[in-house]
Amino acid sequence: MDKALVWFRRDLRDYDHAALYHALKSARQVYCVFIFDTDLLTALTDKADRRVEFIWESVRELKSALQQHGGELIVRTGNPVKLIPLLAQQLQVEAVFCNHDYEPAAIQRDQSVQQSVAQSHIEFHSYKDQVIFEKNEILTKTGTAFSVFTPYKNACLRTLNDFYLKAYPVDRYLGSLAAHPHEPMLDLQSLGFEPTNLQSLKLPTGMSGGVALFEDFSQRIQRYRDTRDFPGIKGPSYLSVHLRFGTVSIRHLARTAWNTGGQGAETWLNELLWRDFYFQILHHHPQVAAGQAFRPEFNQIPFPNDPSLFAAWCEGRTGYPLVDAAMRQLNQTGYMHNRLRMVTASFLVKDLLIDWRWGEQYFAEKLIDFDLSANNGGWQWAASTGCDAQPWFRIFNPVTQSEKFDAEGKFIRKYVPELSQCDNNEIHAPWLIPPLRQQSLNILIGKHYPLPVVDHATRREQVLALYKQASNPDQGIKP
DNA sequence: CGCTCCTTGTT
DNA sequence: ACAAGGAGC
Repeated sequence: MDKALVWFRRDLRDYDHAALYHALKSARQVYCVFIFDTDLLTALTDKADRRVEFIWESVRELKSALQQHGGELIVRTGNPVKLIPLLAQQLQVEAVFCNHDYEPAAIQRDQSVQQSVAQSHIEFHSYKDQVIFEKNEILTKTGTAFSVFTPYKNACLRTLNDFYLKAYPVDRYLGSLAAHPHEPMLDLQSLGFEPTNLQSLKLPTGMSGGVALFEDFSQRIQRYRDTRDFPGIKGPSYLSVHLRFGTVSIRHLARTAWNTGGQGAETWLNELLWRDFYFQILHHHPQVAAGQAFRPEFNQIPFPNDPSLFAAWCEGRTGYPLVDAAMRQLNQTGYMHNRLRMVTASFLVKDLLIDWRWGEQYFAEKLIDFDLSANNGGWQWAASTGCDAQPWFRIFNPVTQSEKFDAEGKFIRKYVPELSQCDNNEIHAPWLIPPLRQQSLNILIGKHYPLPVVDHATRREQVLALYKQASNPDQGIKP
């Protein structure tokens, strides 16, 4: 064909890109577009949003990269369901190319665009790009979807080969980018947003940021298994936000892990497969995105949902230092260490007895790497309502987790500086510090730092009763 | 059908 | 030792 349009969404890079590759191979002139979706932007009430800034920076870099190759990234603001068909007509393209998006709202949006362009006899092509395996590529021997991770992972590892991890050689065909008058990049303020503290967070954006972080992580990947669980040390890859916006290629990451081998790289590849797993769960069980528990018997748990306890959790003032440090990290940076996502989620549901959906929503608002499928999967795992979730009677002890994973209080001291003078054996449960010692430390618990908002042992019994009732309602309460 | 196994634990 | 129950073969 003569002309095609590539619609970028959560795939903000110019290499190893399925849709861009197929467009370049199919058409002599390939236009590129990114739309800032005003429906999504207006839904964000806080106009200092790190995600918007991350996207904006990454779009800017992509635009510049495409320009250097003789093309252009057309950037527009509005409703893509209207703008993509309009632009496709104006440019007189024969096809629109994009990559699959698996979220229900995005699926609907893409169907609308496809139907709309079809009326002008414009083709619509979409490709797998953001996952290693999708939809029905990995099924059980009887042809059903997996719902337990380990057998799913084993099936993935049996299937995985060079074909699935091969990069799309986009660079060979970049000569087919269409020349288009260069347009200046619109600024963040014109979108109605203002800069955040993103610059100060040392979180590099765009393709170059993704490459830089991955190069750094490659030096540490062998130690990943042994370091990943400790929020006070640099164990993780910090690539989640780049996977979210496609400023890295999942095939590149998985291929590197696959070729590196060893326990560190294998553990990390497992994490990448967890990400695929939850995309796959969402595909087969879209009701989980509509507030439904994966296990329907847990849909009606009567959580007390105390708003003041929820506020204490959100603001990092529960009186449990590790929980508070984690929530403050989330609020201040938009990131939270994976171990702490489990600790804070367990604490919200099983200590504060608040519906996991409240926590899911809060994380959705705050996490810069927020992804519907993984966030929902993680919350349902922690709340024991999900597929392959932790058993409902398994309840994290926030003090034990603190002693185990932040033994020296390094992470706590960073985000809860009130407690920085405490000894290592005091910092995990400061309400136990004797009054005289509190005075000499100049930290009065209950004044300078909150007393625990709940008693773990008491709440543990309460939540066990709540779940026992839900999991076996016929038994009722013992006489 | 029976068998094995199931991310991250607590008391 | 404890705490269920089911997925997958």
